[in-house]
Amino acid sequence: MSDDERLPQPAPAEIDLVTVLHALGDPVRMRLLTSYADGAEHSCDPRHLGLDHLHKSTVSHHMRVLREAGVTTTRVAGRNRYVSLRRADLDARFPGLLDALLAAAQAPTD
Amino acid sequence: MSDDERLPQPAPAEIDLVTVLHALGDPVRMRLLTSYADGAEHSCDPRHLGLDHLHKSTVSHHMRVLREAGVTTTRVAGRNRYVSLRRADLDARFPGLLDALLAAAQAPTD
DNA sequence: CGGATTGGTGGATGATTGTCAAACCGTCCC
DNA sequence: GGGACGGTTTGACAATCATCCACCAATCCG
Repeated sequence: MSDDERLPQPAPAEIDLVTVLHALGDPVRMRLLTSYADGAEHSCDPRHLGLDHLHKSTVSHHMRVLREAGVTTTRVAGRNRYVSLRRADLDARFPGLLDALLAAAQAPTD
Repeated sequence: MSDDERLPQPAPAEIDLVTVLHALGDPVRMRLLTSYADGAEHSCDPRHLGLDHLHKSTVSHHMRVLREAGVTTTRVAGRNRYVSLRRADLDARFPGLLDALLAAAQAPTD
């Protein structure tokens, strides 16, 4: 499982706050984050993510941005990729930030 | 003081998380945020903000983005503008977020 | 093998953005 | 009135970005 190959991602200490915020300052990527909040691994298929309206290459692009910002990690197994939150790394580097973000994402839109 | 005119800004309930994160996903605006963290009012002069390298119109643009996102408020008094954090509004709408962000901004860059 | 599945790459395109420069505007004050 | 001051607006420009499309690559399975 977790000893499969992983796509390139920044080391925990290299995760940059502004880069993370820039990554999350997009509605699609914010939606991906909330999908990943369950801690589970997720496939890249737009249909599994409520993103039917987007081309698969667009979703691929957004997932790359999240991964390169250090928000997610991607495990490669066969022809599937399993994306999940780097919760431990984020919590260690920016204590309380992820929880506050996920809670804020629930705030009513009005 | 606080009954002076204020530049247009979103109502507390209209503050949008993604818009806030997008606003803060820029190094200059993140630096402004940390400057405003003291809760005090600040002038717009780049030289008072450690932004000597930027044109005053560029700083004006960044401050507008922050204000329109709901991060800051701008009080107009005579020919001066006094910018400050909307801490109460942000704390009410996104509990813990601002504190986590300001703490995260202190994390070593490595 | 050969087709289907899963997902990424590269190019193109239109929109947004960060920056500067110059002109502008209201206010203060001599 | 007429500068000087503090900021904003507008325009220009290059860079970045989100999106789509067509094609590609690796893997799985019958």
